[in-house]
Amino acid sequence: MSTQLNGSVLRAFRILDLFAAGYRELSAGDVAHELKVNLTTAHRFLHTLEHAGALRMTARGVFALGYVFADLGEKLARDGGAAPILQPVLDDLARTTHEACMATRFDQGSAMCIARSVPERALYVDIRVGTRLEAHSTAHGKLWLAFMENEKRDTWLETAQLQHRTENTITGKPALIQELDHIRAEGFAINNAECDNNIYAIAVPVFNHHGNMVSALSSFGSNRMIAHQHLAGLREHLRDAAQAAQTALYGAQPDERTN
Amino acid sequence: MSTQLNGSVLRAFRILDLFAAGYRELSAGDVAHELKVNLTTAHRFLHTLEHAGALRMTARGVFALGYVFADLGEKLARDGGAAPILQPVLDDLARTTHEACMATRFDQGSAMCIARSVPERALYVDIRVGTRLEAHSTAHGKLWLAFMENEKRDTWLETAQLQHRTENTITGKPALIQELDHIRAEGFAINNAECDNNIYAIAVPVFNHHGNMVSALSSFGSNRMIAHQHLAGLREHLRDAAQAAQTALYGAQPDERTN
DNA sequence: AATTATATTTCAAATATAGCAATATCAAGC
DNA sequence: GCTTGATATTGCTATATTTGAAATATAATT
Repeated sequence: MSTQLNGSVLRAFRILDLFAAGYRELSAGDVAHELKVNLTTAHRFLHTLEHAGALRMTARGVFALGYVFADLGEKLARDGGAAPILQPVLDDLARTTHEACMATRFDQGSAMCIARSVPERALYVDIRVGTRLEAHSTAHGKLWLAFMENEKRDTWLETAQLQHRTENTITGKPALIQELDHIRAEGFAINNAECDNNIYAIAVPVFNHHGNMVSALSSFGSNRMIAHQHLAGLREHLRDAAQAAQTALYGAQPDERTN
Repeated sequence: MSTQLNGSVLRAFRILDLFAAGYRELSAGDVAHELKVNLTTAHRFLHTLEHAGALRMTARGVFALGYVFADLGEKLARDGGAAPILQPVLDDLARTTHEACMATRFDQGSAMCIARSVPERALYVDIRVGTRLEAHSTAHGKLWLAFMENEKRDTWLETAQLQHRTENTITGKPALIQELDHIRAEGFAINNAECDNNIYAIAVPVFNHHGNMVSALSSFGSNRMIAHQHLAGLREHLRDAAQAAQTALYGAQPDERTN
């Protein structure tokens, strides 16, 4: 069996997830209703979270997100692993391509934006750090699935809900598997309005020196992107950026002979 | 007895607090040592937090902050961040001191007003939310510089232009550094007509429970403020307000009883 | 390849938690 | 100001969950 998880902690985070999902304030009644838990339990969790500093009480029995999350969020932004290292690479990419771009990592079954850069012009698709990109309907998501170990991918596929987003969304598992094989063979993924009718994207993987995928970079934008000429150019710029990212993260190819 | 609190949830947040306190990565061993809990328990909590999305595993048994906090932090900022929480504190302060006051955060190299309150009387210095206060010539600015990590301050100093504003403006870097040391030692900053010939201010820091400065509060106004008697009184009121702000933002000081 | 150091899992005992039912507290309406 | 209804909070105990020592697996180092 795997590591036994603590139910109480999981329950607490399901409450916090309600805030992430849109609630600004919650009462015990709301929590009990949303999470189908006993009212007393909901009450006690809210108070526990307040005691821990995660929530603050705005009125008798009414709770809102606590200010710790501003601290932790900032902490994450400051030393959030690869993000600060990838930032200059993205800035370069945005400057040369004049398209918005971002980097993701795979987290909890979907790709998550860890850094991004936007072009000079005013009109661009605004994606923020922390945004999640669905696995089956986005360039990043498909790319991660394509380069994932087979076993992990199979586990994901078993429980996956391939929700319909647009008429281009791949909603069949065999079709998705075929697409993933294709992506792996080509080395890049395209989102052809599969998640949103006006958004297109092309994404490439970043590998470490052992060949494991550690991040993904993409350019994304509206219709005009998909002109074949432009797309081919983007792909080349992305490849260069991925190479630059690898170097920035891990240094030059290991020809090291130090000790 | 009061509401029964869930120990597991509290314990989980003590782990997250370690990150807020400065750790960038933690293993089960670290947690067991820092929090004086059983190694197995530490292990299970870390994995539970990972499952909840609060942490991510960067290597076998090594955990870092997860990207949920980007979500939650942004959510908090979008709902107004600290400003609505600080507002009542400022309103109180304005009422008791009969002076205008404001709160700032540090953003892009200068202090930015995020909330303010004005006294009853009609004559006051009108500063609006969003106004930027130069770092070297204002009480808020100097306070932020004084409590900044040395490295960050040095970076700022390298490129800083200490523009002359009034005959009191500190325009020399050595002099500014000396002033900042003094401010840090005293715990408050004074603007003695350094930015505008008729404006004086006194500012104090607001800290989180880990001693990081998260905001600043000030009283400001025209000449009459600087009468020594008055200034000393203001300082005390500001100290009280800063304490109230900390409590409003983060709750009462955690008085954990470990076993 | 052997050794050391961690990470992870197992299992029975102990404890902390869930939820019912009772009570306190607040907010409207009379 | 008093009553009423709704919601927040607490007491109590069976029982599901968690705990932690020891065993085992896995990775890192010599």
